[in-house]
Formats: sequence, C-alpha cells, structure tokens
Amino acid sequence: MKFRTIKGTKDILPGESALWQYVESAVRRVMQSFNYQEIRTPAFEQTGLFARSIGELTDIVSKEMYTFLDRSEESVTLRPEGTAATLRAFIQNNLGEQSPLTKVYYIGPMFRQERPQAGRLRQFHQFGAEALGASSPQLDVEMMVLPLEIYKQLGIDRFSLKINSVGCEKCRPAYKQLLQTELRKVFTQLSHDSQVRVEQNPLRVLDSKDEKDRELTAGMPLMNNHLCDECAVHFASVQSLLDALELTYEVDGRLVRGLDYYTKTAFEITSTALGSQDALAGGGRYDLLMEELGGKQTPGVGFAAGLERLLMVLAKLEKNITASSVPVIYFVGLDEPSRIWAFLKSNELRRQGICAEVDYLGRSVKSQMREANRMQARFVIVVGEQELKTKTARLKNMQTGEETAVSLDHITFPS
RNA sequence: GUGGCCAUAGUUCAGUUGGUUAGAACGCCAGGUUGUGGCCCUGGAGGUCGUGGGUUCAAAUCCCACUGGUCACCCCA
Repeated sequence: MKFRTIKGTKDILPGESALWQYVESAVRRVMQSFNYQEIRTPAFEQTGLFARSIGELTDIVSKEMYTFLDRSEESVTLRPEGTAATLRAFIQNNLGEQSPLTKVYYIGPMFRQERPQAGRLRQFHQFGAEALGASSPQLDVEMMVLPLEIYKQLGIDRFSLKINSVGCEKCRPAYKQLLQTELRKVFTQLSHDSQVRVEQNPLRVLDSKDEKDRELTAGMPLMNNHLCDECAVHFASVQSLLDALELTYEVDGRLVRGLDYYTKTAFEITSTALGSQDALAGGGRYDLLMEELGGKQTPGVGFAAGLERLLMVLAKLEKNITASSVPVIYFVGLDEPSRIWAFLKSNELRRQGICAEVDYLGRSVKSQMREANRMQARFVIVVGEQELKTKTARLKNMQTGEETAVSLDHITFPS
C-alpha cells in the first residue's frame, strides 16, 4: 500500500521551499510598494459564483472545475482563479462603502481538473491583484506593471507583453455581429472548435491556434478597430501610459483570453523561456462583473500570474538563488554530559534567534563534524569533559578552519 | 477528453541474441585519525526490476492489460 499525491499535484519539498519563500516575499514586497493589501479568501466557494463570473461557456467552467457535493448536498467548487472570490468578498463585506477604491492582492493555490503537462498542474499557485472602484486606464497599466516589476526584481527579462481591447457593452455587440457575418462565410472550413464558437463566442475564433483558422480569419475585422469612442480613448491612454513608462508591448488584435468577464483592456505576458504553456500572467478590466455578481456597479481591473511558471523561468535562466538558512553554530558533543550541555546551550541560543544545531543520533565526532559540514554550519564547537570543566572551548570557523578560544558562558561569533 | 514516449537501489542510469547470487556513479551509514569536516582510501546498508496476467525449461529482457509519470493537442497560470 502506497499513498501518492493526487494526479497533477506536487509536494513542495524542504529543498525547494526556501525558493518559494524568496519569490513570495518579492511578490509581497512589490505589492506593498504599490499599496495593495492582501486578501485571503477560502479555497472553495459555491459553484454558482464561478459559473456566473467566469462564464458558463468557458473551458474553465465547462470542463475544468473541481466541483462536488458536500454532505449537505450543496455544490461547492475549488477555486479555479482568484478574481471571483475577491469580488464576492468585496460585495459581502461592503468594502466599497469603506473607501472609493480598493486595492488588494492574493497569493495561493488554485485548482483546475485538466490533464497535467509541463507548466500545468491541477493544484497550482497564483498571485494576483485587483483594483476595484475606478475606471482609470492608469490602473489597467498598473496591473501590467505589477507583475513586470516582480519579474524584474527577480531578474527575469525575457518576456513579452501583449495587449488588446475587447470593447464594452456598447461597441462589442455590433462588432460581434459584423465578425459573425464574416465567419459564417467560411464556416464549413473552420475547425470544429471554432465552428462551435462562431455563435457562442466569435471573438475567440480569432484567437484560435489552428493554422487553417488563422489563414481563414487573417483579413477579418478586429475589435480594436471597431471600438466606441470611450473604449478607443481608454485604449489609447493605456498605450500612451505604457509608452511613457518605456515598457515595450505589442497590440494583438486577436488576443481575447479565456474568461468571459473582460471589458476594454485585456493583456497577457508570455515567456520564451517556457514550453508550450508559456503564459506567465494575464489580466484585464472587468467593469460589468461586480453587477453581474449582485454588487453595486463598480469598475475593476486585475491580473493573475502563475507561481510555478515563474519558478520554471527562474530555473531555466539558472538564476541561482540561495535563500535557505544555515546553522550559525553546531555543537559536537563527546560524551553524554556534553551532549546534554550542548542541547541546553543551543536551546538558549535559539531563543536569542541564533540558529544552533546539535547531534540527536549519538554519532561519533567524525560523523558530527561531517554533519556540521553538510549543513554548512558557520562555526563548530567541540565540547567534552575538558571544556565543561574549564568553561572554555575552541570555536572553529568551518570556512577557514581556524580556531579561536571562547568562553562557554558567553559565546560570541565573529562577523 | 485524445495521442506519443517512459517505468531497474534514495537519485541519475547501465543491463550484450531471454540464461546462474541484477550492476555503476552520486547520495546515505561506518571505519582509516583512543577528540575535528571538506579531498582521498576501505567496507556496508539499500532493489518483490511499477502491478497483474501470458509465452518459455528459463523473463528486468518478448506479448497483453492496468496503474503511474512525462510531453503534446484543446485551453490556460
């Protein structure tokens, strides 16, 4: 009998957790600089919340959600993304009444039941942010700057930023009809997936990865050429702000993204250092979503980024980040009284915040020294009958090998 | 959901046309120094060869099924 992790889930082992913490602290640091506060919502919610916000017809809702009935027959779902729950919390707790603009970030596990592959897991981790209450294009840009700044601080530079505008409720319907008319002309030649989308979500057909679909739709009208005045001005502002920040980006008129709730700005950050699943982060504006979920009309914009994929890029770029802690002092005990003394002394040092380690296995001096070496302990003190009697010992610098006399009552470490 | 590839010590892998007690490297443990690590040397522990079935005198090796992993498609973080 052997228990294993569920398909598509992974243990983050002791050897890797320091790197995770390093990345997470970079995320938190940048978020704080931009004055975003953390929000922690439950890992699961009522199924309807996701169906309503993400869209019944999206891949996420139609085939990827971890949905099950709990013991009271209520349908619950492990969150597949972070925005829906954040807005739910915003509405439920009347955050909009406390201040006109709410800026929050989150970091935590998400769940989607897909076939795992490189860069895709069933439980994966995202960090993201949402700015709720303002329609300024500055915030749209802030959502791109946040992940880009985090990547920059981690030393990642090989990414590309693609942006688009998917319009709003005023301009999208007319464009949608225009596009559908064009698509129907080549309907029979389209791929099966695209044929289904012609009626349900025609914009997505333009984002098809199918070669034939690409050719067929090559000359078709794009949303960003049919924006209403408001959306056009907004999109232009986003671009001029990006220009002013000297950020390189590409306008991709076919970019749509897989969540139905976007209005106006949509964007995606990809990395050439990744494999087939190359999206590092994505986001956009969702001015209608709050009302859709039963809240007061509140504009909003956000982004989400994958932690595993960020870690994959770091690994690919061979950024050697050593963030793990090592013991300052390792006590080698020769006999039982010395071992007990070492245990008590290390306890005392530990309470002062100094990482101290001892041998718990009754091992030989040689083994204890090897252990201290393996742990990369900075100093070693060998304690025996002699040392306890004289209250002095030799402090060995493990890097240089040199030994200096120290008092066992007042151990001090040279810097 | 569909498809390709893979499955042998803790890890990375070898295993000759099926043929005796399945190997290496690294790692781990111990010793070489009756109280001092790294390098080196010696020894040791560790494998129901993913699981089940079949072919055969004989299967890690050939066949089938299953399970798991991995990569790709769709889509996304």
